[in-house]
Amino acid sequence: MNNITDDNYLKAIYHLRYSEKRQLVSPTMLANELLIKPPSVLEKLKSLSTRKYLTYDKESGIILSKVGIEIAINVIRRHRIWETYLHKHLGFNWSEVHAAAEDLEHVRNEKLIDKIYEVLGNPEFDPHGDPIPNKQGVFPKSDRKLLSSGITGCKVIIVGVNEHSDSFLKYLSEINLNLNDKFTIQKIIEYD
Amino acid sequence: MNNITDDNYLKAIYHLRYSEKRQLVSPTMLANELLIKPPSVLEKLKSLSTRKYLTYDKESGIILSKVGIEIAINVIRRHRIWETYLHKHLGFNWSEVHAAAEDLEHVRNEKLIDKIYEVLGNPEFDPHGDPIPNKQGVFPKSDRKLLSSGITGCKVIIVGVNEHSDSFLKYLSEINLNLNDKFTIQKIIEYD
DNA sequence: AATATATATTAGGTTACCCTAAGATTTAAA
DNA sequence: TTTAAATCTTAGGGTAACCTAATATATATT
Repeated sequence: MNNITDDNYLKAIYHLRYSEKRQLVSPTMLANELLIKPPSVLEKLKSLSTRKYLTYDKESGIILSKVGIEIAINVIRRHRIWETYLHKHLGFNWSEVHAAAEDLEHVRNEKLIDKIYEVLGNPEFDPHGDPIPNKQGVFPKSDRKLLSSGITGCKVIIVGVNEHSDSFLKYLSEINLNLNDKFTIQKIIEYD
Repeated sequence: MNNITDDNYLKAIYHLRYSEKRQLVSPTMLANELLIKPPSVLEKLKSLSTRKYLTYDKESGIILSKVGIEIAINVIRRHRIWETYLHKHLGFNWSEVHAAAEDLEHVRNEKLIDKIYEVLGNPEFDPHGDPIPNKQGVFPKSDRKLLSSGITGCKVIIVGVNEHSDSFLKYLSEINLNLNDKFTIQKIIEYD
């Protein structure tokens, strides 16, 4: 619960770098992600780099250290475990879990997260189909492909979403598309 | 999760005033409770009184407003519901629940607290025997008496503890005394 | 009552985290 | 290549939440 700000910076950097597979993470990108202004980011980067969580220079951008990555993965892990728990054990639907998990991810009590992870049976994916790293920080393998890259006529199973916005999740509910649905691609229509 | 500090001040004031039944709550008492220094308290009191959560003057001490009490009770409610949930559903023992609940009490997601309260069957007491206010902020009645005020030979049921320190809870475990134990008072021995 | 002790309060300082304004440096477009 | 647009960076400010030091005011004790 201490260092919520650290958590959020490291998590955001991790997401930009790895999940969104950007080659380089810049202060402005991070500022946009965190909904704050670039000078605030610059300032915080100094503190984070002093504490060896990352390095930054204009050439290579922001790069998490080993420790920085560990912390980020841990935050993501707690987030996804909570999302799964809220969904499976407390009746939250997949568009509600995220907001609650944004707070719960900062609760560092290890016994708590270990316990709900255990109760869930060490799940590998959260309700959005995102992978949950194990306690050692290792992500499960999966061969997710983008639906939009699929070929008409392919048989597919929906395992997750890349776009997590409320409106998109609601759209999926409206057209009655759920996780683990199996079907055949008939026609690809643009969203938005 | 915002206003964690507000939460902690209001909760501490509530505890000093109502649970510990002090007539008057002073800045120094509050400082001791929160493990900070009096000037910090004075400063914060200004902010809290500007926002109508309390009033303060040397005569009458710190007095929570209606809104202040509401917020405090809500924090306490969340704390005790979480303690109960951790104990009943996640295998925490009564000396472990407090620390985890200190963080969880600040998660304001209403659906979450409503849900776990419901799953627990709207419990009236937490694992320490402390009363859990209902959603309207009303505490259940109970006629707890201090064991030390009991008469030798009385038949009693242990329903709760007033002293929550780790060492005391451990002492109780050592002498094998648990919640809801029924027995007859034989002899009163001082603790500490 | 006089002194000692404790509490209340003011003044001024620190750190974390955010901001705007304004240069400096890139990058992109005309 | 010159201008325009974007990004990076520094400078300076604000607020919240803590602190120490010092003064004022009670409260006790001798």
